Amino acid sequence: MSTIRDVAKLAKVSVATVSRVINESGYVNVKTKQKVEEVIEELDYRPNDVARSLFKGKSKMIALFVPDIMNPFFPELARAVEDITNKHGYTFILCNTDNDNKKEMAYMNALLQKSIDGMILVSNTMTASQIKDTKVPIISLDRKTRSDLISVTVNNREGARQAVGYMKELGCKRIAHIAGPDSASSARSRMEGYLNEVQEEKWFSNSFIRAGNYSIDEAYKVTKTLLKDNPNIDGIFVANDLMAVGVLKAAASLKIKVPDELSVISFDGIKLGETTSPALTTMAQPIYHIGKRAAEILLEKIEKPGTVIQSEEHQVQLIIRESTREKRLKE
Amino acid sequence: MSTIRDVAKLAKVSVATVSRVINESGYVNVKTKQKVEEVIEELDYRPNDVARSLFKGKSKMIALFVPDIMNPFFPELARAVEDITNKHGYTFILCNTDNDNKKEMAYMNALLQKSIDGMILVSNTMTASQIKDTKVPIISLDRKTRSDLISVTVNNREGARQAVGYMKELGCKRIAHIAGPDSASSARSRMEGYLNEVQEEKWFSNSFIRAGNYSIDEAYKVTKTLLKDNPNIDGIFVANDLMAVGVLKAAASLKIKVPDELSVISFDGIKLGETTSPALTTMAQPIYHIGKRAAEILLEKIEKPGTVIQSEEHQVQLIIRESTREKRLKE
DNA sequence: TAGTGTTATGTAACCCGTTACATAAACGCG
DNA sequence: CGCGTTTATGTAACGGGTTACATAACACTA
Repeated sequence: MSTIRDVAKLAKVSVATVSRVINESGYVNVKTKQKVEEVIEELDYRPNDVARSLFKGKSKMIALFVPDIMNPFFPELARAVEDITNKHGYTFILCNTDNDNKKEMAYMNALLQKSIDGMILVSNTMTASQIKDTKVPIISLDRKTRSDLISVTVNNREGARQAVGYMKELGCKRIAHIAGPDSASSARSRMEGYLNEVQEEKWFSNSFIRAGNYSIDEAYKVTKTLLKDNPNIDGIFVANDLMAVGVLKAAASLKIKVPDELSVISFDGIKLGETTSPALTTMAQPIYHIGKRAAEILLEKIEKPGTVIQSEEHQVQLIIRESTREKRLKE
Repeated sequence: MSTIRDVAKLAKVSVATVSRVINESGYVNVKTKQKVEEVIEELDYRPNDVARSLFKGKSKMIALFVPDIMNPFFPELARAVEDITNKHGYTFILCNTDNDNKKEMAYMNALLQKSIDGMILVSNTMTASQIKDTKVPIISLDRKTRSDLISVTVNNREGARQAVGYMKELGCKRIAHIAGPDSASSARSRMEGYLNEVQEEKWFSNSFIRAGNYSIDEAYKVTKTLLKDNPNIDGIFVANDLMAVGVLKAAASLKIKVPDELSVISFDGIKLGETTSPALTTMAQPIYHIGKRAAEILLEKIEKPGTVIQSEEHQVQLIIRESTREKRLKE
């Protein structure tokens, strides 16, 4: 690999001049510039980014923290962030945290030592004190952490309320909820929205709520006991699509017909929900869009440190597919 | 951020001594070491990895190139590679190439400028000449590129043969094939395996083969015309699970019952195949395992440049679910 | 013509670790 | 006691860029 000094020598100029040519900064005579560019071509010279980073204290790298890229919600987010940051010349680092605060902190420290320029977190566990002395821009995505990070989220509470409201419109009389992990703000908000809609109903009972952890298997288990304990349930609002797959399986194993005997509505709008049978009715998030926005905001913070930036809350949208019963005009 | 010189000054030693303490190299007196460690603690000193990288010419970063992380085959691969490399102290970079050779080369050049230590490619398009002068270790994963890269793959031809063989055992008499993109070596091998099994059959016709591109939508389209043109087809071997979802949809839209009227078998063994209805019978790859092996081999090449390393071909395994008909002892 | 501004280029310090090499004290042994 | 070895520590070059500052030629203006 040739260096800037090799180029300078061959072009019979100083390294400063070569640097000016590369960066199109300062004054360089047209003929000199041409000569330097010829030599760069000849030597196939590429500036060493590490040396640049060292001097500038910036690396042109950003990181995305997700619990687990194997959870189908995250690839779309990751893709969005990678698309945007790549377009701006940044390198994209992916970190799987398993919701483990130790892992998160280990990644964070390692990345700071590499002069990372910014991070986007999908995290529950990060606390304010853990990031308060970090001067690197950080954005929270999908969830709100216990800190004052700028966040890009969706309107979980209202979305949940609408989902449950829709089931009520359909004529469901006993609507249960498979909740997400209490540690996730998104899960708590969705539960709130559910409670908003059902708490005042005479039929409502706390035993209609079961805790899941956003995974298929756990949802399968808790739904089975839920439905055994409460055979009269005719609707379930599931905190995410992935768990809804478990719910569908549980219903099938109990020979409960969806949607005829049981309506299922969930949240997220991942592709997977189109392929189940019945296909999932769901409150869809603009997943790619929020990932994109988080990346855009992060880059804004990195490149124009002054500008004031606000958190964003995006809208969700009901997608009616097959897991909810048809609306009956008359009962 | 404090530097090694700050530490040296406060501990009243030279930077070389501090460096020795950090790296546990060379001779350092026990008391000196203690003193230095105290100062490091006090200043919360963390060595700057960029400076290290510059001197060493290594970055402790590796990259994985995939066509698109949103394709459900790749997250598991990515997770495996990230798990292994992270455990060894490497930072994991993800690149979505969209099978675009231009994008691949752009990523590659950018990463080389960052002193990347190694790369794992899931690529069709990379040619030998494009990587021949790269001194950085590169492994090909899932596919074989047109080059002499070491690769970690599965036995696609034989797996396909077995899949088709299994359908014949089930009594299928006319087996079609939805193929993957001809540019992918995996797709070509699977087609070969299919041909091996069916070419000699009297019923075989070239019109039984339709080209897909490993995506749901395209598979849906071509399957529809396939089944309309050839109503007597009673089995389809689909080159990957994702396309099988499209096949299932096409069959459903034509009111063809799977598996009663049509058996469907595919390839990959992604989680998605468990959630469709009917669940997919498939030739499962050890996805996480091959990702893990690719990462392990890469690290071996990075850390012990001398050792000779061989390509690996792993075995696939038939997983019988619901999309293939029951075996009948007698017809 | 002195003074100011613009253009052009070079020198060397700087970013922050690592390590080759130099120096020197302490130790072991014949 | 003298010499080789082990232990301990420091100095300074190095990796490969960037940029503040110095210098100088030249144009233009008062």
